[in-house]
Amino acid sequence: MAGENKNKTEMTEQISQAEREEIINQVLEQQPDDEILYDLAELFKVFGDSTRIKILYSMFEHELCVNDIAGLLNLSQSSVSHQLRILKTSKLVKFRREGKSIYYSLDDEHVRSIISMGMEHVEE
Amino acid sequence: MAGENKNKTEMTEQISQAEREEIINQVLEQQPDDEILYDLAELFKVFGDSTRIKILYSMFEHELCVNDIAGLLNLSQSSVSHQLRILKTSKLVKFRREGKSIYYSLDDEHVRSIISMGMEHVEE
DNA sequence: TTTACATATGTTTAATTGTTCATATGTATA
DNA sequence: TATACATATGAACAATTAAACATATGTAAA
Repeated sequence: MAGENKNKTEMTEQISQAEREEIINQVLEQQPDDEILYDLAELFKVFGDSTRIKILYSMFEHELCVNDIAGLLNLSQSSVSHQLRILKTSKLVKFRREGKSIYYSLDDEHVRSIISMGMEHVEE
Repeated sequence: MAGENKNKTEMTEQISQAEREEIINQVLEQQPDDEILYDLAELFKVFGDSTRIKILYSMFEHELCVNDIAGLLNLSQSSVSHQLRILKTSKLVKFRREGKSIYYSLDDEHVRSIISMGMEHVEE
């Protein structure tokens, strides 16, 4: 029982044609629907821009308003606002109004987790 | 001691100008170097394409050769090869040769973690 | 209800990038 | 050492997209 779960990826020994086909079938079964993988790619695409990452990271601990972010990161108000719209649409940030200002913050812990995971990989 | 660590992001109460400035300074201090955030964005950019995500996911449990992937995902050999090069360059996959075939697999657990984190967010 | 401040949005442009097609490289076998 | 098979690579093209600029919307204070 214990030995059966060893990761196939690590096995460099020869494998039969039948076993290969079995693996192919397993992969096909386990593969999520294209639609889900498309959404997943779209999610990562949002993290995949240095301006947006800077904005997201600036909100890692505290909420910030648009002008704060623009000032902190030396970006135009327009650029920040455009990017925040994308982050809003992807549900990566939430916001609240306070007077004339609108304060943005990370939407949930998932966002923090994803960034942290990426950081770990980058910092190797 | 315990109360001081409460997450500022969740505080909707009014905050003084001085406190705001203190927060701005904190954010500036905590912000990683642009170079690091650039690399982080580059990493996510690699995950941010549906073809590459499909390829990565197909290798979630097992190593696969180029033709396997092309067949499984109904992609051209050229397209798969091009994308695998990008995945190789980003250290997201590793590979080994076995005769004429080259078997690719996810490089490490980080890759799996990042995909899983993204999946959790998408499946909400 | 003006005026100023804060943010959002529409449009254009330049740059990036995924795919395709053609071809090259590498490996095993007859 | 030809031939076939597996993978990689180069170049061209089409599509996507971030930034800049101008302008619109929303809010508060005079």
